[in-house]
Amino acid sequence: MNIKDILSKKVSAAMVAAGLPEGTNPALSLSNRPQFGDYQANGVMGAAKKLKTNPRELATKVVAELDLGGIASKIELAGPGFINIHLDENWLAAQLNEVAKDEFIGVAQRSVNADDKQQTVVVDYSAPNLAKEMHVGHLRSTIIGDAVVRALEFRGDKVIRQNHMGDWGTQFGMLIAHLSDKLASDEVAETALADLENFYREAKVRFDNEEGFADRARADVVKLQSGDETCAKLWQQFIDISITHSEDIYAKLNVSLKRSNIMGESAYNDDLSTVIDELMAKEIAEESQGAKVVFINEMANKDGEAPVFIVQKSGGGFLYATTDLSACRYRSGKLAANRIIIFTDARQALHFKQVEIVARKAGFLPENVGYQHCPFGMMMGDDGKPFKTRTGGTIKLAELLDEAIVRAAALIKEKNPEINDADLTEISKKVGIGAVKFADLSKNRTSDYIFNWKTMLSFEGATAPYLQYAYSRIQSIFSKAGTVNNDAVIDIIEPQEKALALKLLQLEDVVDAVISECTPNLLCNYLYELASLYMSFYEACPILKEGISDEVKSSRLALCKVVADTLKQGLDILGIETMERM
RNA sequence: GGGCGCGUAGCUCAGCUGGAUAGAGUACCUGGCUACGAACCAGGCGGUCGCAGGUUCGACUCCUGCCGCGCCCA
Repeated sequence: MNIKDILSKKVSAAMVAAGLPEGTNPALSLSNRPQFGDYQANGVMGAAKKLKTNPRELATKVVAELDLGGIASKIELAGPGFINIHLDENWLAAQLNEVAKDEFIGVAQRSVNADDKQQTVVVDYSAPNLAKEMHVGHLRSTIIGDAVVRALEFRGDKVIRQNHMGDWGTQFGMLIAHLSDKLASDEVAETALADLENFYREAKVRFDNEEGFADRARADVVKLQSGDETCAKLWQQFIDISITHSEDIYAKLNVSLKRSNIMGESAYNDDLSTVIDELMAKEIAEESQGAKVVFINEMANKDGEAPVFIVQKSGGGFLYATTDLSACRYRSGKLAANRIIIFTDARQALHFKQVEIVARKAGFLPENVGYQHCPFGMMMGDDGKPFKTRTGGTIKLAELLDEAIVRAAALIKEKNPEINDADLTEISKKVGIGAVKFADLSKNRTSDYIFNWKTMLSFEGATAPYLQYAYSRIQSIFSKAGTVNNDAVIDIIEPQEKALALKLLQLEDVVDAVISECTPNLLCNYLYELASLYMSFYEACPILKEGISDEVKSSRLALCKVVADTLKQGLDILGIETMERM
């Protein structure tokens, strides 16, 4: 169900009938003012410009050919050539009654057999560095990626999650050397690694100050990479425990990543030399000062100098570049991806651009496989500088989430002093975590953004609790109403009902936008607008009060049901939970 | 030095492929609970869209040049 699609096709047909070339963009959009109808088609003006004809006359012809019988109640020509479409309320109601019966609330499902083909989409997100604990900087990749993943799945695509964790590199030498000593003095790995941040700091201090430790650490890296069993075992212990830390965060955040989605950097080890061999054999890479490099001519500057992309260091070591190239091949080959999406911060934009160019040239990424790096900005403090604690440390994600839950609990207790502990625990978790996620997901900027405890943990205005509250209010009505008539027919009488219906029928359009541009903030905006329209409806259109006829009552209850389903489903895509009472 | 991104209300941010009078939230002010849950609703205040040109019937949106900030590669 996509109103915009339906109208676009109709207007396109009318444009062709009026003599415009096939494929002219009808430029359909939502009207921004009630007097301009519900949707407007602005394409005639652009087309008239190209043909050097009078836009108004052309629009008159298009309107004459435009057949919206049964769909629109009024079509108006305005200004230089705007075509304003007022939708028929009966048509809207009929569509909504269909949607009400659909388990996907009107969102068409892609599948292998459908015209709208299912795609296999590999999504690379979260990817924390296992050497340390997850901090606030990992929030964006994790939750934005997860929201896009769920949106893709809701639309019917096949998604393969890939958690490209940082589980390899020189720092692990220092960590396993330190771990080895801890275990030798009878400490249990779980205890030693209970606080990863501490552990890392201790190891770093030894590395910088302790005689001989740095050499040991470097030696351990070499041993680890050459397959030494003792080192490998220590490394595995470290990795396993660190992963458990991440899993705790994922569970708390309601993020769908599982251990089976982990495909860390180390997983590509065995393939790296092959990647280099192939690049050399295809004469894409060449030797330069002992290293293997690719000169990227596609990105040459005005003087014809191509940037250098190093794929193997002069000492023989591999880099992120090598791993990412290997990942391209694995994902398009073994995983059979039609599309690859990677969520990392914006600082890596150039890197991934170069990876794509090289991977395409090497055939690791066939032309028909999409490769989309989705960047986002860093988290900054109030001073506009990278976000740190007072002592200059990073803020642990776990601590932020706990703080959110504590604040939510205080608020809930204040609003509802009688609440029992079990409910309080559950609700404060959903509200607190939801607030943090929504605050972040609702922002679209690829540039940096200001982190602020107050706004992030706010429970008023355009926040997750507002949406959760709308949902709970509806549930409250249902429980008061008693039995709900499932065959009830929705009628549109009041303007608030029409506004709600129109909004509800835009879900597929919004989900598609989220999927194609990887921008969950569009869904956040949509859900906020939906909830807001519901709140207005709630004030203006009584349901259970005296004097409301059975027909109106059951119609409004049915409307409430679609709103509730849409809110729940939409929030679920964002990984935000709803509740009956709050 | 080269490249990428950003500058919109006091603050935090929307603004879809160029469209009609630039929108929300927050803060501030005014109303609304003998209750379908006030974590709410209705209304008000608040903008030279960084600056200057250009293209266009029409520019926050596209182009050019500055200014400021951030990042990446040297």
